Amino acid sequence: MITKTKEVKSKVKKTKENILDAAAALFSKHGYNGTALRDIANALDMKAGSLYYHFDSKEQLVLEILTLGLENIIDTVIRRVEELPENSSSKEVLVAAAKGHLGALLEKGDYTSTSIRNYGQMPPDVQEEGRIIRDRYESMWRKWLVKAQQKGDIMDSVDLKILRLSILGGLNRTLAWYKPDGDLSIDQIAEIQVGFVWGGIATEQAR
Amino acid sequence: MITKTKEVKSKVKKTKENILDAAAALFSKHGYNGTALRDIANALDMKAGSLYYHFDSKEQLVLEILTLGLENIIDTVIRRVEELPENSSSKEVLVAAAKGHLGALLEKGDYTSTSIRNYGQMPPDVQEEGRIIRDRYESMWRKWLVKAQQKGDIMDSVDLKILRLSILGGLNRTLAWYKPDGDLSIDQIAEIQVGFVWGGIATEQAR
DNA sequence: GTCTATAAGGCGATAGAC
DNA sequence: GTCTATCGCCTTATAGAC
Repeated sequence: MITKTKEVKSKVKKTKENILDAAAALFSKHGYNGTALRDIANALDMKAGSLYYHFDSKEQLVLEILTLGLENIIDTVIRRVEELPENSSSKEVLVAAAKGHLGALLEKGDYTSTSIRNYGQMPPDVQEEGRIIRDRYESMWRKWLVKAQQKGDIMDSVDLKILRLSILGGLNRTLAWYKPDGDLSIDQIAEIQVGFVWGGIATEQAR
Repeated sequence: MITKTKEVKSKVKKTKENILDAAAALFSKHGYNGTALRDIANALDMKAGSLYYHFDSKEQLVLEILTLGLENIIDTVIRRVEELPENSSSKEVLVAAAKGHLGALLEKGDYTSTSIRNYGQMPPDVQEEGRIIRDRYESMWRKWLVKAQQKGDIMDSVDLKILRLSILGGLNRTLAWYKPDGDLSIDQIAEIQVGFVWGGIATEQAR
């Protein structure tokens, strides 16, 4: 029956999801090489060999996590920017993008921090795939920044490449200190950080 | 004789330095768990067992790298700030600190990026030592920022904790893209990045 | 789908020759 | 100081029972 088939299918899918979640949590904490398949299986009260019913190899497992993490950032950022009214200001676009970036980063934290932090220790093929997706993502930011500068909203003297890398570096660093129970929301933190570079931090007397 | 002793001593010391250099380069590239003692020895045309004449364990080796990397940042930053004239502006202090930070980061890149990137995968004891040194370092920045705000040079509305983490996040990100043969010097990159947050990037019309 | 058992190889570390 | 040789453990991955 269709119902039975669906039930079985969704159960397998759920197990696979659980494996991905547990693996992402461990990879992000102890690194790719620092996490054994035994550890992942253990976290789910399974045995290491059982994982091979769901994944062909450790490499394929981490590739899936990396892809999910990065694609999730891209999707979230695009959605947040598209939700804006047509005639939004340059600053509003950047703030929306930053909110999307930080939101995806912190809410799917295990996936994204695995993608961001443990880059160099992953197998070469996985690194290559990550590089491709990340390039696609960074070109979105490049586009927004160029547009803002062309509209005359960002000073001509500003080096957009350094700006982009600096902003994303600051946002990514949030992963290292953000606590969900703090008194600032994710959106607020994103807005504050973009605000720093947009308007500056110095008083009139000090500029 | 004294001369002989000195010669022998300095040769051992040199070998130890070479091991540290090779290990730092490999750790920073492939991570702590992704680098085998065989790999390190191989890079120096030695055998793995020989390393144990110079180090008690892999853990002690990485601890030494971590300590050297972080202490080097602290020393460089302090020196750059102390070289400033007495009555330097708040911005000049932050720029000098950023130049020191970035200079140490990029010139001793293998040591510092080992310290910064591969944190989570290191043995717990090594992590603890790193945390202590890093806290000491971050409190230096905290001090400079508080002083600048008290002098009225940084707006009262600015959250100094987020500012500090954001600035250092942006600077650290430089490790991922800086090429020594680019057209910007390390000092220039530091100055540009501090300039972003100090004065802002937006034109008058867009603020 | 998950288990047990095990293969095949890599790892950190040690002992003793030179 | 560096070598060779080796120990014991851990790793990924596979085979076959259930």
